[in-house]
This record gives sequence, C-alpha cells and structure tokens, in this order.
Amino acid sequence: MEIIKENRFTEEQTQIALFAKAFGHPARVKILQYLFESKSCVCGDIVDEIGLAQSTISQHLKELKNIGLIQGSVEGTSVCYCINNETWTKMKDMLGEFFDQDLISSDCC
Amino acid sequence: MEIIKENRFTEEQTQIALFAKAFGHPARVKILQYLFESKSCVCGDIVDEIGLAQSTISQHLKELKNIGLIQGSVEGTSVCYCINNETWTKMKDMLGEFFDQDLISSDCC
DNA sequence: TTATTCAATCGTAAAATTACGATTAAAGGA
DNA sequence: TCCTTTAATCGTAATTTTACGATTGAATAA
Repeated sequence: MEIIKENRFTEEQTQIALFAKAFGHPARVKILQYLFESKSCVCGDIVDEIGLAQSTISQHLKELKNIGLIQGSVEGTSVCYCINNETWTKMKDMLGEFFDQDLISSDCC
Repeated sequence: MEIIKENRFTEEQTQIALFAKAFGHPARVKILQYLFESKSCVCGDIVDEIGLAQSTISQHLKELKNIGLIQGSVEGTSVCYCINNETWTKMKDMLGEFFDQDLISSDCC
C-alpha cells in the first residue's frame, strides 16, 4: 500500500510502536492476561470473559494475531487461541531495551 | 466525562493500555528516545529532529505530557522538555510485570 | 439431510487519531 | 514601542479505531 519508502522513522521505532499499539487497548490487555492465566483459550470463552460483542473480540484477536502475539488453531467448531511465546519474547526484549534507556541517560533540565 | 463507572476493565488494565498508547506511535517513540539521548530538549530541536510539522509535534508532546511521561519548563521564549523519571519508572514496573506473565504461565494448546 | 454451534467477515456508525496550515500568546531583542 | 521568535492552540481534513448487529461458512450433532 505504501510504496514509497518512508525514512522518517527507523524500523525499530516503527516496530516498537506496533507492539505498543497491540496492547494499547484495555480489551487486548485483558485478552492477553486471560490467555496467560487460563488453561482454556477458546474464542467463545474470551468473549464471555471480556464482555464485548463477539465480532468485536474477533477484531481484537485478529489484531493480536496479525502482529504475531497470538495464534489460533481450529478445534472442531471452536478456535483455540494461544500466546506465541517467540513473538512475546521478542517484544519483551525490544521494549525492555527501550525502557532501559533511562539507565544510560544523562540528566537534563 | 465518563460518569458511570465502567467495570469492564480493571484500573491496571486501563493504565497499561494508556502507557502503551503513549508510545504506540513511532513519532512518540522517537521523541522519547531523543529526549533520553540528547542533552538538548528544546521543543524546536525536537521538531527539526522528527521532521513533522510544529503543530503535530506539539500535539504529540501534549499526549506524552498528559500521561506524565515528560514535563516541560519554559526557558525564555523556548520550552525545555524532559523525561519524568518517576512516571517512566512506574511505567517500567507496570509493563515489566505485564511482560513477565509468561514466566508463570502454563502451556496451552 | 437438516439443524445447530462457533467464529470470521461484512457493513456501518461513531469516535479518536494524525497531520497540517493559520492564528494566537508570551517572551525577548532591537 | 515594535518586531521577532517560539510554542500552544484552533480549525479542519483524512484516516484509523472501536463497536455492534447481521450474515456467512465450516464443522458437528441430531
């Protein structure tokens, strides 16, 4: 869609922002927490847990899936969603480094 | 604005999402990195550094200020922006805990 | 086969976000 | 005083996000 290369931001800056956006909505924070805490991760259970319309939850799940934080596997007529630990770790590393900037920063003002 | 208490999400979930949204845009990621790296933190320098219109940068700075991640002090006709280390640390702690969920999570699927 | 269940997708509306130029206000300098 | 500089705010447009109900499609159950 965006053909012309945008030089304004680095790949890293863009990726950090994309990860942040992924849990930049309380529903997606809650979904991710639920997937970590719960043994069950069926889509219908998530809908019950969060309290938003089924189509809305599907939309949020799609966003989390698009960035790779979760993955879904069809189980009969249900779909089981899980954290993708590889992406989760990558996110932890990237954002962890971003957060720790303060440790090597000099004072200002 | 929102009078009726919204029970759908916890304060923590909402706060995590708000912090995430704060750096959920590459311009704000870059601004924060610049404030950490640079000795200078004058608004005009940020505008030059990022390459967006002055009014757009002001808007992004306002968002970062609203959530408390940065603070500005007037210096003559300029404004000097700085990281608010207290809020930054609070954010690190909160999101760090959120990220480390995987350490106590059981496998699924 | 037909009916049911479950989740994705569609269509749509409302709200929020992002970006810009123009204007304003405050401070400093001539 | 008047002019310049700096950054906030205003007004606005385009885009994205969020949410919902309705529909669809796939799989299972009767």
